Amino acid sequence: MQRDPPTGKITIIDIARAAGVSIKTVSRVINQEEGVGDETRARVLEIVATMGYRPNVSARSLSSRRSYLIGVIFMRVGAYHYVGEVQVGAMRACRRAGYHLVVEQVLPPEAVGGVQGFAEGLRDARFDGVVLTPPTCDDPEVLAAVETAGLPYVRIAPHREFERSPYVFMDDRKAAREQTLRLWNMGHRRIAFIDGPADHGSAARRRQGYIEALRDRGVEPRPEWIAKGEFLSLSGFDATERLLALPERPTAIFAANDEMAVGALAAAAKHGLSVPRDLSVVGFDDTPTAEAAWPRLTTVHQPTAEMAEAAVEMLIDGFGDERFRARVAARQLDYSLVQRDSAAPPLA
Amino acid sequence: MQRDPPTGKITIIDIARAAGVSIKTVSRVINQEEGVGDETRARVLEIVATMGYRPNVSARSLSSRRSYLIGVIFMRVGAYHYVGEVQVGAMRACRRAGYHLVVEQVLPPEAVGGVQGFAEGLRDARFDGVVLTPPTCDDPEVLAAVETAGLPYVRIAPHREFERSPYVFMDDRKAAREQTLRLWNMGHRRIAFIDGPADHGSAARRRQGYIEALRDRGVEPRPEWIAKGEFLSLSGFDATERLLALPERPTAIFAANDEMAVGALAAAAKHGLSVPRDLSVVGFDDTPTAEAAWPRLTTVHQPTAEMAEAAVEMLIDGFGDERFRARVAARQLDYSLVQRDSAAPPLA
DNA sequence: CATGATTACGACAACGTTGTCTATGGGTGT
DNA sequence: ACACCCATAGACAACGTTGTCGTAATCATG
Repeated sequence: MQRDPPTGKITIIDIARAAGVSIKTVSRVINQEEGVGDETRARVLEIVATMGYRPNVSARSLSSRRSYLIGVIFMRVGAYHYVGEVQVGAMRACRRAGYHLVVEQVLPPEAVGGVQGFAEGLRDARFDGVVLTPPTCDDPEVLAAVETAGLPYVRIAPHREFERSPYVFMDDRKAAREQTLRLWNMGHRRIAFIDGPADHGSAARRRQGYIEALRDRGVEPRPEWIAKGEFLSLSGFDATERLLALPERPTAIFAANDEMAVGALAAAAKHGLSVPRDLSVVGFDDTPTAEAAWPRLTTVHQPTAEMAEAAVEMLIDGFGDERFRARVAARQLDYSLVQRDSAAPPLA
Repeated sequence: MQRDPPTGKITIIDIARAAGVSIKTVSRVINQEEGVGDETRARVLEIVATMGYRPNVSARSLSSRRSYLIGVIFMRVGAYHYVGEVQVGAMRACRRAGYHLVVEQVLPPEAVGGVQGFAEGLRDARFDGVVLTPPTCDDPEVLAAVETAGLPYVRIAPHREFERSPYVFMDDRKAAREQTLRLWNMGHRRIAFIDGPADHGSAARRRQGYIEALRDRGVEPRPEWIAKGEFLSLSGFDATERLLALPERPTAIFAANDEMAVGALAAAAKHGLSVPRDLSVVGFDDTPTAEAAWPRLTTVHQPTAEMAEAAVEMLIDGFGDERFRARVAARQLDYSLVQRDSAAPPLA
């Protein structure tokens, strides 16, 4: 077909001509395949650099069946700081390896066409692989859709079926344990915990860590010190009200996430308690809220971006591998305790 | 080349065979071109549906030079709620039109390879168009890179050069004016404003609206009632301390964004002032922080997702158009006032 | 020095669409 | 009955890469 006049775009053919080799040889150099002499390789590379050649992704993927696209799947994209963090990390890894990042959303169950529309999107986007974030990483329908599409995937912080695919995670339990001990070591003996939603795996693990820490110190945590919460600030507020109404009032409150910790701060203010003088409050996650709160929250930093980065790395590394899914690998990342202004030793 | 045994994937050829037409006709149906009889079209469509055929994006884009990818460009992806909101809206529009969304980041000036790496990414991602978010939408280097790449683009809330491209925006000035009047109508007469960074266009427009509102009511705003801020909660805290130290203490504080409003809440608490009884505080943006704060912030909802959605729509609609950039269109979206718990009439 | 193995490279088809051009058939006007 | 036109549809090349396979040149081996 006679198409446009020369577009000006340089193709592999131009490079081949300039280097005096065949296009296949250029292709080999570009793709770092072997079977090219050192001298030839150097010459081609130089010409590629000076002419500023960049391979055409579409042609490439049509021929090789690789799209150089990685999908990140979220359930709710809006309003969560988490989404941005994940993308930062994922993009870092993508850029390093010459991939691009496509954001895909599974509409939540209540929306029309939820997983259905998602599955279609999966099919025509032709990802080389996808990263599943919570809670999509534990959704049976989503997993089924991804597996049906035959896509390699890595999950971030899954709660179940750890044998099902590679994943990355951090040790919530251990972090919560340390967070609790930090309060203990400041001198707190009446430490309460604000729990997360029942079905939320990381909430359960954090509670577990809290309980373990107290038991480690020879204290059996009292049931009334564990207040039910929903990961929302209002629920943190309510839980704190209940805790402060106890006959033996806690001197420190450990909320399972930062948002509830902010609610706890508000409740403390309402009761005329100054934080951290009269009451210590600590959170978990290290979201921007923790930094914006007043006083700034002492919390646990969850390496969200790094987890996403690791996930994408695992994915890309796995591409060479046949039977990717079979090789169930897991990579653990380190949390860190963040010391700010909302926790201090109790008044003597 | 002899490649894999039949992959099972259905191609346009299968559809053509099943429908008893040529592949070109199927192509025409898929792309909604004319020149196909109603009956033929219906038959093809049905077969496409029953066989679940989806065109191969790579082949398509190789041949047609359209990638069906839209890029959203951010400067900082992490930590900002804004990013997620933009993506929600952009994704909605993309999905409707069969496009996918690729996230791209211009590394901030301090990072190595900032715009450089971005420009390269632009070139090989082959977007059909991009959406620029603030502050990238006013960065001369970014604009140059996009224009050099010959990409159509739409800007979200630009501050300058409105003639340079299509854009979407909301009327910050008017919204701030209404927000101020809301306080006025509650009975407040000493209304202070916490300003944003000097170079931030929307901050300037919001300040303008505040000033206008007061003048409308015959009050010349006093310079000491406009406190410098940096859009961060700490700066809101500091600004509020200065405002509360004034001989004639304001009864209401309007912060140019929610984060600073949260800082203001903290300062109020420190001074033993109960919000909204002793002091009203209102914000701007309606970020999740506003809902999480205590008391929940009365603020102005910025339709971030909708703006992004509109931007993508404009982009896609413009594709048919030659001379896209020449047709500088602008689309305005409506804000809305959000009534929560942080503002009330002043004590008599 | 003949033989087989290895290395470096090229020719050519294939990936699955869309663009251009051409062919066919039925209706219309005269 | 004739030319003409429009609506419909197909043939075929082209998009820019990579996969497969072949081949010439080089090397080690007995």
